Amino acid sequence: MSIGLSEQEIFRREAMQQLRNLGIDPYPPETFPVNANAKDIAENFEANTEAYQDVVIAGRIMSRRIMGSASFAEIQDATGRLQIYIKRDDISPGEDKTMYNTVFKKLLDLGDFIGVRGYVFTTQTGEISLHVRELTILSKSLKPLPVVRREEDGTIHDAFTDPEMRYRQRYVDLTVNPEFKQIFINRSKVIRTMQSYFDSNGWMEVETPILQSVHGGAAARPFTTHHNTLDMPLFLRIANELYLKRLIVAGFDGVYEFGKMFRNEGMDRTHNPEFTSVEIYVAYKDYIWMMAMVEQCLEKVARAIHGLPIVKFGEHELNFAGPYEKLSMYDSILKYTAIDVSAMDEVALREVCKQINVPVDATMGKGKLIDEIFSEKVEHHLIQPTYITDYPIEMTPLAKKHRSKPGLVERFELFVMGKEIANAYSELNDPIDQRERLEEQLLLAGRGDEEAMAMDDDFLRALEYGMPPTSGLGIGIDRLVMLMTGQTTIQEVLFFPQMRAEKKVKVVTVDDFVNIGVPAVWVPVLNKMGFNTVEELKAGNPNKVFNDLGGMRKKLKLDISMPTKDEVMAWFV
RNA sequence: GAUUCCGUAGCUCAGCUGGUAGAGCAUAACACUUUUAAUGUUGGGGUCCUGGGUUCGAAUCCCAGCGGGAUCACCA
Repeated sequence: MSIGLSEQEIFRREAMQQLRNLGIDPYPPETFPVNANAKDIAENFEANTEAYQDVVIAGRIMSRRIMGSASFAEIQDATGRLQIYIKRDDISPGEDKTMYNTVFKKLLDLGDFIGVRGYVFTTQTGEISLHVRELTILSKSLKPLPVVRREEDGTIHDAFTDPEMRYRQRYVDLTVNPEFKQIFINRSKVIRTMQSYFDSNGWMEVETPILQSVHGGAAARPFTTHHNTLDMPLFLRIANELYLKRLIVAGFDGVYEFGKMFRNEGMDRTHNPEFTSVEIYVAYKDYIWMMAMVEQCLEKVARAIHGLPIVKFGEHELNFAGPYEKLSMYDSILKYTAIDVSAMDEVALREVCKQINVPVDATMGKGKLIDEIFSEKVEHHLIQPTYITDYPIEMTPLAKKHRSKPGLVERFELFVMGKEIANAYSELNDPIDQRERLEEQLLLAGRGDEEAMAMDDDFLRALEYGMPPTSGLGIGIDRLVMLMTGQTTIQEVLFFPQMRAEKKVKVVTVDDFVNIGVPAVWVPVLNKMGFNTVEELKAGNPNKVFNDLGGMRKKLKLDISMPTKDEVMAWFV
């Protein structure tokens, strides 16, 4: 018997072996011809009882109520649960009642996958159920699932809620907490809705490199790696912006990419080291045009999930139907602090920060100071979708200078629930201006700013060939999905959020012990005594081990022959 | 990174001022032909996260570590 298994796991392995002994494959290879699902039966049976007289469905056993020669069980498939009714003489029609008495009652467990064929009926208590005629084992489950019980009124008993276990073992989470599957179904819907909207406008979905030799397009610290054959460092992309712009140079009028970005920074409930974004670039457009596009797009997304442009989030009702409120960055600060910063220089801004208790440090320039005031005093007020426009040029090296306001760029960010979810520019396509702005970033990098953008000579070369006027947009998909599904942590919208590495349990094999002369039957006993590795055993006192083995043999009523003292002493040589 | 809380059976959790480790569900055995958290009776199941320390004695007190949550900071 294996080491370290709980009693329940041992029982399940024994049951699996007994199935094999009965000639039943616990993991059969054949296609199982399912012709219905739980949701379909629950919704349509009553209107059309005739159609459900020969139903085949499959799923996990999630509960069992055995009463002598008849039983009820619930099976759960991808769509929900269905009660099944199993009568001994139906699944074991002849003299041999093994199928019911042994296979169903003894050898099946909660969590096993089975397939059943039969007819649908309504029980005396009014529950739509499947009367089983044939039962097929599809996959034996060797580890017990947590049992979560739900009552009609929604009360949940023994809920499986430990976030660590839920995220590390998402397969268990979604099995026993199937309501969380809806978040991921909606996530998929968000992405598909956006894709089909973009496609319907003739914009093309593309893929660009994830491994990049220059990490550009955003301000963030990258993950670094190394290519052996080329013997060169590579970075996991922090953004794909510069590649998509190259494709606009290449002559595509509209390109977009959904994909993972990687940033080697902190993790919390709104940040995961890898996250999904969409970026889209459309030629001959500007950021004003882009605002209308975003409004249309997000309204479609909200409707796809909720049927309405209204999304409930906590106590708020967010309205994604445009047009959204528009405020310039300076006006937003004026609105929420009554201070006009538009004409202030760095010294004056510093004084303002001091007055209104916004913490600053000496390295901050004008752009950064304004950004601090905005984050501190404005952001959290922006609950309904709101565009903040026209940012100071210092912090935005890839956006075009404002057509009429010196010192600003043509940029907007969309805020909802106090969080930024989209960022867009009239893209900078003047190659000389672009080179100067990236050179300023190099100066910042020289001063120790780890997030300053790197120079990308190939990108500049592309711009020199000429890029049409273009508007670009980036949306953080994870945060958008959080908004659309009412979640407050990014982990809830990621199937497999990043976690610290699980503590490695030292793997011991029986062979290690057998190799030093311990009979295999005694290995579990040694484990029980606390010797989980050969090293631990050798560090023990041989005489005590010998005595204790005898004691364990008696205590556990083991019917195995005792090794001689000399044999035991030999283990320690 | 800081603060704080948590880690006990397969799951959810109790365990007081330190004194032989508990409950419900799950699980095993028996009974039971329409149950609904099925029921009744009887069992088994524990590295009390890890390592030190204090103590005659530690799940409990102290220290360190590991893992997780929350809040804050950082980070578009």
